Amino acid sequence: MRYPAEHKQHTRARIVRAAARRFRSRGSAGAAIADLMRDLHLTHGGFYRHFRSKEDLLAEAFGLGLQEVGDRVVAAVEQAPRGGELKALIDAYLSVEHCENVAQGCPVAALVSEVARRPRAAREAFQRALRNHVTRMAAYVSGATPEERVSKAILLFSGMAGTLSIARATNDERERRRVLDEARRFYLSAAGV
Amino acid sequence: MRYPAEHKQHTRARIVRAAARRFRSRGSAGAAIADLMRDLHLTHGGFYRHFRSKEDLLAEAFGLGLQEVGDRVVAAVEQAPRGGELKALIDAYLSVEHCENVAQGCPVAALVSEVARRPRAAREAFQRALRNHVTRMAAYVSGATPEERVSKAILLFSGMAGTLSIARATNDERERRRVLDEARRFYLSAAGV
DNA sequence: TGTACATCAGTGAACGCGCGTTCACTGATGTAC
DNA sequence: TGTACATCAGTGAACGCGCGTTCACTGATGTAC
Repeated sequence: MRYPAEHKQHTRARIVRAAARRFRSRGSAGAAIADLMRDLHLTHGGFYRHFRSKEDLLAEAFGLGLQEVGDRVVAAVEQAPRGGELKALIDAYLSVEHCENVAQGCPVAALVSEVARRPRAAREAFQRALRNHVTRMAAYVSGATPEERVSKAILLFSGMAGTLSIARATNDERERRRVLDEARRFYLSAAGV
Repeated sequence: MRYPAEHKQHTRARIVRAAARRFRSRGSAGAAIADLMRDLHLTHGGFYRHFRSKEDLLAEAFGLGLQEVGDRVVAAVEQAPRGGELKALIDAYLSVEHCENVAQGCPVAALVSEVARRPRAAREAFQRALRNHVTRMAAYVSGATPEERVSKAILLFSGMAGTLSIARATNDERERRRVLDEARRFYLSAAGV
């Protein structure tokens, strides 16, 4: 059947959104196209009207996820009192909620180790997304020059992502909270300079 | 054919060693049992005389990999001048060689995001390995109590692992080296206190 | 205004492949007698 | 000392399943005349 003009774009966006969630919670190998489409009450065949391959979708979903995480962090930061921006950023990223909510959380923390193994083209897309995110975050980090702030933001961000991943792999809830707790202090003092 | 007494243990050890390398460089999904066994000039059927499942092997290979990384770091630290232990540890972990050598490098950096998605039993094995490693590393970290040193070691280690992962996902070599460079300074000043 | 045709998002069967796991079998050596 | 049997690491065919991708088809709506 023929669909109204913007229908296709709308479906495409729905696919990316669902994928962003599925990839984060199950990983690339664990997220099947057919399941994804079924979530949207569609069948798998139609997928290829929107994307050339699963790989392409992964790259795009990664970008969307990181964008959303950035939005959420920025929202938290905007609410912070003057001078407390960095603390708000760190607290938001290393919050228990973020740790528990993999599906809506940072795609870097959820997918880093996989990203490094993807084909070069895909890695380039990830890097664009990453660079964009880090540039946004750099606004809240101290440093003499913009480059210095971006550098620091990369370190802060990649470090926190690593710690968040470890926390997620930890079974014991108390231990998990303790790591997050201490990490918040650690990164605040490390990046606060 | 019947094999000499210690033959079985020896084969088993070879499998774990090969697996540790393969899992790190290709990820769990990318490392097939048959390929692994072929590397050792064996056939896939024999695998199940040694392990109950691929999952079991992954857990054990992860442990071995982390043990080896620990050994290498300790070796580097032992060569350091008195007072320079922490710097030596950080420099070794965030070295260009470690970054380039995924197959022999830190399994946490190579597999974190996958670990969090494995069944609980597997995660427990990972945590034992991790706890053991972190306890070893704690010896070189400052802190009033042993617990404080262990906590700091976790943060240092998970942060560096995250940064290493990000560096590995980075295509541009200069950018990659720059991140490692700055990370060495960042973590030294962050954990040196 | 009505009719024939084109379009194209979505359908669902089918293809092909990789892979974890199972299983009947092999055959050199150890053990029982 | 010689013989029959047991053992068990390793073999390789086969099973079963999941999944990415392809493809002929559908059918409501838009367009040309």
